[in-house]
Formats: sequence, structure tokens, C-alpha cells
Amino acid sequence: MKKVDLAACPVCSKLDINDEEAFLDDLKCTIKAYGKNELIIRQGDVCDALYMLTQGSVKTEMITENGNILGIEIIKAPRPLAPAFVFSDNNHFPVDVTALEEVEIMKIPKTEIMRLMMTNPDFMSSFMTHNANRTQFLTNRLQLLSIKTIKGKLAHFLFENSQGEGKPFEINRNQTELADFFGVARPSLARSLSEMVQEGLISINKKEYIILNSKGLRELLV
Amino acid sequence: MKKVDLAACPVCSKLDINDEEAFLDDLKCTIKAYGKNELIIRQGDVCDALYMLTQGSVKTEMITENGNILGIEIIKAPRPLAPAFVFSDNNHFPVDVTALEEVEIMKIPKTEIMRLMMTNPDFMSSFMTHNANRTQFLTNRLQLLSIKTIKGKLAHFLFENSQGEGKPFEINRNQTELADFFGVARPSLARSLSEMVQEGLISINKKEYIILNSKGLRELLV
DNA sequence: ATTAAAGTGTAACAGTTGTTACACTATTGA
DNA sequence: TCAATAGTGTAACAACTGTTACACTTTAAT
Repeated sequence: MKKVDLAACPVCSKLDINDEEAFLDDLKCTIKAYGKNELIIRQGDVCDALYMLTQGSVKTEMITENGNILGIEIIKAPRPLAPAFVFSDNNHFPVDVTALEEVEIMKIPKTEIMRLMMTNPDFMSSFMTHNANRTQFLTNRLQLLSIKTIKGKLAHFLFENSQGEGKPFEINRNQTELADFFGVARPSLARSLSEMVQEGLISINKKEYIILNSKGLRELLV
Repeated sequence: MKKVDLAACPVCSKLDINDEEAFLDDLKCTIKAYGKNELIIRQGDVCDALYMLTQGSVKTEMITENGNILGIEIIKAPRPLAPAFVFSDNNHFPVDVTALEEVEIMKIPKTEIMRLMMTNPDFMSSFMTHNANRTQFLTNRLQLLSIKTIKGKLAHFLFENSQGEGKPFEINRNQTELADFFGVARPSLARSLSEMVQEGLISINKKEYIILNSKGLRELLV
């Protein structure tokens, strides 16, 4: 079995690394590989186990009832996928999960997770914290979506990623992906971006952005 | 101390009821009362304890950066408030919490929660499930917000609450609250509602709604 | 019963976003 | 190097929503 970097995983980081092999040997789980662009999990699938992404990276996206795509996030190994849903009463996945490259998924039964939490306080604590952080992530998405104007969303998003006025920073999404992330149409996003550049609020060079006028940018949030 | 209906609380329901008194006696916690319309928790407050709503009801709402209000939900006792955030790395409350009537809040330190989870597997399981359900709730909110048209949101919302075509059902929110819930302007919501009534899709009498044409209503989601 | 407050219906207009279409540039693989 | 593909810039118009304003109805309180 390929070695997994347990220490890098948010829910396993506190495990005693010396026990790692024993830990993995004891664990009853199955591993499955997926190719690039393959659909790993479909929105609505029953979630009866913990899906741990051990190799590669995936994207998650929510398909709304009117067929639009709402980008959620990009996840890199090692990290669990939607861990909270293993325990929910209505245990269905809320998103589509698609492989961005060659991917390996470890599927750990719910009973095993329960056993780990019982016997391993550190695992339990990490698991709780990770789920709490996921909730916070969703809350942030909610906040972003609730900003009504595209420029407002952009301002919020740019402030979140910037280190300060004048300092260049990278956004590793293209316009189409950004538009999906915001839940808006691509040409509308492009229009807002070019207007903000014309107004001297920001500058854009490929995927490198600079905030030129944070005061003016902040006014878009008012 | 006023008796609390532990069995009705989602995270305590599996506790042995015979131990209830001992459970509450052992628990190191403080209780505080709030009056109607009093602000109990402010968005951004540090969350270093579990806030358990033991009496009354509250509403939670998110204030966006542009000052708009996004209604989240109405919570009735007994239920914990934002339990997941006790364990998050950035443990700040994501919402304002306001008392809708006379309210009592039990504040349980994080260390006590940890102890309960360690010593009481049923509590742990309930706590996990409850947090998972909360995540699912947020996901649903996200899905609702990501529907772009007001009529689409309404259709989604009405289907969610209806028992079927022709069967009346109650919506216990007025138009202003519904508009906040959807994150739209009140007159815009009223316009959409009256158009949907005129088109024969639904009927409205005070807070009683009926879906008259579910086929037509479903088309608003496409 | 009367008054104040809350909630609803509606209109006109401004503003923002979506849609569609097409030209152009950049990137990638053969 | 070339061709194919992906990504970007932009325009015109339609569609939808927000804003503001005001009349009206219902509810709650005194």
C-alpha cells in the first residue's frame, strides 16, 4: 500500500506517528482510484462512510435546481471529503466531486470512525475541529453569496486574498471558475473586472492581482 | 434551578434520563436571562463555550458587509446555538442572535463539553449528528441562495414546505421576514408573489399557502 | 373603541445582471 | 510550427430586481 502522509491530514495530524502503520493495518477500509475528470461522488449519493482523499486533488460543486453550477472549492490530498455528512440524519452528499487529476480515495466505514473516536481522544478532537472549520467555510460562502452586487463580491474576495494595498497576489482561478464560484455569468464578471480596472481600483495581469485603491474598493461593500 | 426538558434537546436526548439531575448538578455552567429583542450574541463574538438555549426562542441573522440582513433561522428551546463553533480554529460566532421573547441561556465551558464527550458515548454521537445536521442546513441555505430568481427561490421554498398540490400549509414568516430569508427586497418579493398568484400557480390567504399548479411551479426552477 | 404600529399591495423608474454573439489572444499538444 | 482548444474582452439588448413612495389593511395596545 502506498504510504499516506497522515501528519498532513487535518483529522489525523495528532495521531501518534509511531502507530501509523499499525493504525493503517488495523483500519478496515477500501481504496479506489479515479482518473482525471472522473465523477467520484454525485450530489445526492448516500454517504455511509468517510471518504478520505489520499492522493491527488478534486473539485466540489453544487448543481442547483435550475441547472446552474455553483463552485464550492478545490481540495488537495490528504483531506476527508464532507466528513460531517457521515453522521447526519439525512446522509446524502451535498455536492458533486470530480477528480482534477489521478486520484486515490480511501473509504472508511462509519463504524470504524466511531471506533477511532472512542479509543482516540486526539482523533476525536481533530475530527471535531475539522468539522467546525468546514462549517465556518460554509458560513463564509453564505456571506459571500449574500452580497448582492458582483463588484461587492469581488471586493470581499480580493480583500480576503490580498496582503495589503499595492502587494501583488495570485488567484488560482480563471474567469470562468471565478464566475462559477460567485454564482454569476462570466461576461458579467468580466465587465465588472474591467470597470474596476478602469476606475483604478485594481490591476490585473493574468492571474496576478493588485489592490491599488483599498479605500475605493471598500466603498463597494457599503 | 428551573427544570430543563433534556429529552427534547437534540444533543442530550440519548442521555439516561435517570441521571438527569446528577448530570445537571455536576455540570459547571452559568445561566443568564435576556428580555425580548435583546441582542444575545453579536456576530464576531468569541465563542469559548457552548450556548444552550433552555427557555424561549431566538432568531439568528447574518449582517453582510454592505449592511444588509440575511435571515438564517428561528430557534426554539431546548437547542444549542452554533455548537460547531466551539471547536473551530477561528472560534467566532457567524451570526447575530436576538431574543424573540423572554429567554434563558445556559453557558457550558468547552472543557465541560470535552469531558461529556469523553465519558458519554451517546452524548458524543448526538453531538456529532446534530452538528452534521447543522452543516446540512447550511448547505440547503447555500442552495437556496444560489437560485438566482426570486420566483425560483419561492418555488424551491414552497415545495420544501408543502405536502402536495392542493394541500394548504402554513408559512410562519411574514413577507418582510421571507424577503430577509431570501436576501431580496420586500417589494420585489411581493411582486413575485402576486404574479405567481395571478398566473394561478399558488394561492395565498394570510400565512396559509396552497400550491395550485405544481407543474407550472416546477418550471420556475428550470 | 381608538390609536399607533406593523404588515401588505402596487407603481414608476433606475440600476444591475444575464444572454447571446463574435473577435481576439494565449496555451497546449501533435 | 501549426492547429485546436481554452480563455478573455466587449457590445447590444432583454430581463429582472432594487429603490422609493404612498395608500391601504390588519393587528396590537391602551
